[in-house]
Amino acid sequence: MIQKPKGTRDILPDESYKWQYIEAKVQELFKNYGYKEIRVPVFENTELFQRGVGDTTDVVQKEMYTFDDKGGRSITLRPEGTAGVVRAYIENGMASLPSPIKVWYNMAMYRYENVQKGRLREFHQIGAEVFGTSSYMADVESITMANEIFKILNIPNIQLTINSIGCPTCRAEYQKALKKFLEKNIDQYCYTCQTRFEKNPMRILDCKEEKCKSLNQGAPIILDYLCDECKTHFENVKKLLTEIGISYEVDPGIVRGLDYYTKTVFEFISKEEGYTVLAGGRYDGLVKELGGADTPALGFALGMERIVEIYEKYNKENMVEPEIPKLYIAQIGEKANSLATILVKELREKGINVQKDITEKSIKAQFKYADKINSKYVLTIGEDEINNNRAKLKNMKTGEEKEIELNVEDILKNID
RNA sequence: GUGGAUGUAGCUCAGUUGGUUAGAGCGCUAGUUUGUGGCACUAGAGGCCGUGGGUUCGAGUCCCAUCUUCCACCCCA
Repeated sequence: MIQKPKGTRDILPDESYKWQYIEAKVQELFKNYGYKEIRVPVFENTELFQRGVGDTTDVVQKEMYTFDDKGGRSITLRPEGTAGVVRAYIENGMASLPSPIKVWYNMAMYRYENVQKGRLREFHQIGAEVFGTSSYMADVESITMANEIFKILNIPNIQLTINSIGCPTCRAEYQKALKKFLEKNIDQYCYTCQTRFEKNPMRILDCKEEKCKSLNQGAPIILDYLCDECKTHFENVKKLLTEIGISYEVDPGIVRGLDYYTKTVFEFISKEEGYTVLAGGRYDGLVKELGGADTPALGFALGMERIVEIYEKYNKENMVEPEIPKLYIAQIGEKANSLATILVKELREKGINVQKDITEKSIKAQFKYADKINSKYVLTIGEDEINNNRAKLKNMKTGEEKEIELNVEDILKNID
C-alpha cells in the first residue's frame, strides 16, 4: 500500500461539508467587507520567499519545500500566502486599482515541519490582505473582521492579543538595547535562550523557564522604543478598538515569525487548544522590498485545520447538517429502470437531490440503502405502477405512504 | 533538528510464559413466507499482525533498524 506523505491529511466526505460551511461563512463576511478573491500559484520562484518572508526566518531556512525544476529554476511550494499575493499585486499592476485594494484567498500551504497537534506539512489558510492604506483605521477594520469570524462561527474562548513591533528604524534601536540588557547575563539563561540571542532575541522575553523569567525582570520593552509615528499609530489602534468594544490584551512578547511585519501585529489564540488560530499584522515595507512602489499593506491568515477542529468542539449541538437526498426512487424491472432514470434526471435538472439504484440491488436492499443515506422519501416503481401511472411515495421518517401520480409535477408537489 | 509514546480486518480493539488453519464488536454484502428500510437472527467477504532484518525447531508475541501516527521542544496558522 502506498500511503500519503507524512504530515498530509485526507479530508473525507464526512468532514468536507464542515469545511464548505466554514468557508462559505467566512467568504460571505469578507464580501461584506469589500474583499474579492485572488488565486495565485502553489509554487513560486524560491527567491520570492527568501526576500519576502526573510532569509533568516525558520520558515525559509529549514521548512521550505524547494527543488530545481527540469529547466534548472529553483522552485518552492508556498509556505505562506502573503508573498505570492504581494507578487501578484505588483506584477499585475493592481496598484492602479482604486485604493484601498482588498483581496482574500483560500489555499494550501507547505512547510517541512515536525507534525504535532494542529500542525501539518500541508495545511490550509484563508487570508485577507489590504493594500494602499497606512491608516490605523485599516488595522482596526482588519482586526474587526477577524474578530467577526469567531462570532459567526460561534467559537468562544478566543483571546485577541496585539502588539506593535515598530518600523525598521525603531525596532533596530530596540534590539540594540535589548541585546545590551541580555548580554550581561546571557550565560545564565537556558540553552534555548542562548541560541535565541543572536537570531531572535525578542523570543527570550517569552521563555517559560523560571530562571529566564527572573533574569528578564526589567528588560526593555519594544513599546518604549517606538518612534513617534509608530507610537501614535498603535495608540490610535488601541483607542478605536476600545471604542468599538473589541477587547484585547497587549502582549509585548508577540513577535511574528516572518520578517516582513511592521507596526501592528495581532494573534487570535484559542485558550482551550493553546494554539494560534488566526494571526496577522501590517507589512508596510514588503511591497517595496519585492520590487513594487512603496505601498503600505496589512493582512491576516487563519488556519483552516485548526478552526475546523475548534468549530466542531463548540458546535456539537447545532452542527451543520450534511446534505441529504430528498427522494430515492426504488425500482423493479427494466421498464421501471427506464422511467426512474428519466424521472431522476428531470428532478435533478430542477435542482433536487434525488437518488436511484445503479447497482442492480434487490428492492429490499434499495430500501435499506435509501434509509442509510437518510433519504426523506422513497418512491417505488414497478410494472403495475407504470400501467396505472400511479405509485406509492413513502415518508421514511413517519412510515406514511400515499399514492401519487407518476410525473415530475406530482412528485414535486408531494416532497417538501 | 531533538525527546517520548504508538502501529493486529474499513473503524474500535482482544490475542494468555513465543506453539498448529489470527479473533470480537461495529460497518459492508447477501439471506430469514420471492414488491418495502430501521429491530432481531443467519451466512459471507475482508488481515503478507506497518516494513526489513535477526534470534528460534517455531515469532502477531523476543531483539535491532526503518517508516507511520500521536505528543512535546524549536517554530508557527
